[in-house]
Amino acid sequence: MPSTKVKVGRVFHALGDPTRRAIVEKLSAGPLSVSRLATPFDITLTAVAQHLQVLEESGLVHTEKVGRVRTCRLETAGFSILEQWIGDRRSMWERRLDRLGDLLAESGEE
Amino acid sequence: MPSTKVKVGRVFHALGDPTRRAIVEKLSAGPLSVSRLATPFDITLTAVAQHLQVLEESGLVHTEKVGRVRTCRLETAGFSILEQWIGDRRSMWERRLDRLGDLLAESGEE
DNA sequence: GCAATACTGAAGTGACCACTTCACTAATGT
DNA sequence: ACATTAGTGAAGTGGTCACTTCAGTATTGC
Repeated sequence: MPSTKVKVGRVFHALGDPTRRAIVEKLSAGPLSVSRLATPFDITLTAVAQHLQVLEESGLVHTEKVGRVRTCRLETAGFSILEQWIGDRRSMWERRLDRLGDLLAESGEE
Repeated sequence: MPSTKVKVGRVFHALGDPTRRAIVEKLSAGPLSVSRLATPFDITLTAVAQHLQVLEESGLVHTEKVGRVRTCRLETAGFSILEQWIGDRRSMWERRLDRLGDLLAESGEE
């Protein structure tokens, strides 16, 4: 499945920005509207909206507009992709260390 | 400890680039010299060296120069910071859902 | 010693990114 | 109906980023 591979880059890129991480942090306490989300930051509402778009495209945040207010909540998809990627690297890394350990044990038992 | 917080951004930023992820992927199979690492990519050795510097500063890669050849291997530090950050968000998220579940159960039990 | 190898440093370039301003639409409160 | 609130769209700007070229320095093989 190439769909996961395409997205990892987006997730990493999204979380590379401190403001976007702060947004995620705030949202992990519960859903919020765009303007409520924007108040603590000293940047424009527009800027926050742009960040939210990036977060949404990377599957970290889901937003839904009802009436004139858009409510934002965290989404698991982006995080899953992230954890999967890290898990894959980790298992590859550990498998390698295992083989290395085998080799060392082998060379020592003669 | 603010030191971890300062670094998370660097790690995310480092892994936001596809070439750097490919480098990490190659290194997860075992240590490599800079030039051996560079051959599969159609970018300059210089560019690869720059990527390696970013990866090293983010604690994902450790390099050591012996003679004229610099050997690169993966480092756990960057990955740990990453996993810790995700774990923190996850636990905060799950704690919230638990509280939400409690509230729903409470309102339903009258 | 000399040539090839394996990088390193500095400076430049074009693309992308975060952020802004301004103008606009749509829903809501009174 | 009218003002306020909540967000959207487009266009511009400054800074950062990936990448290049070119010139230079150690190290190694012959």
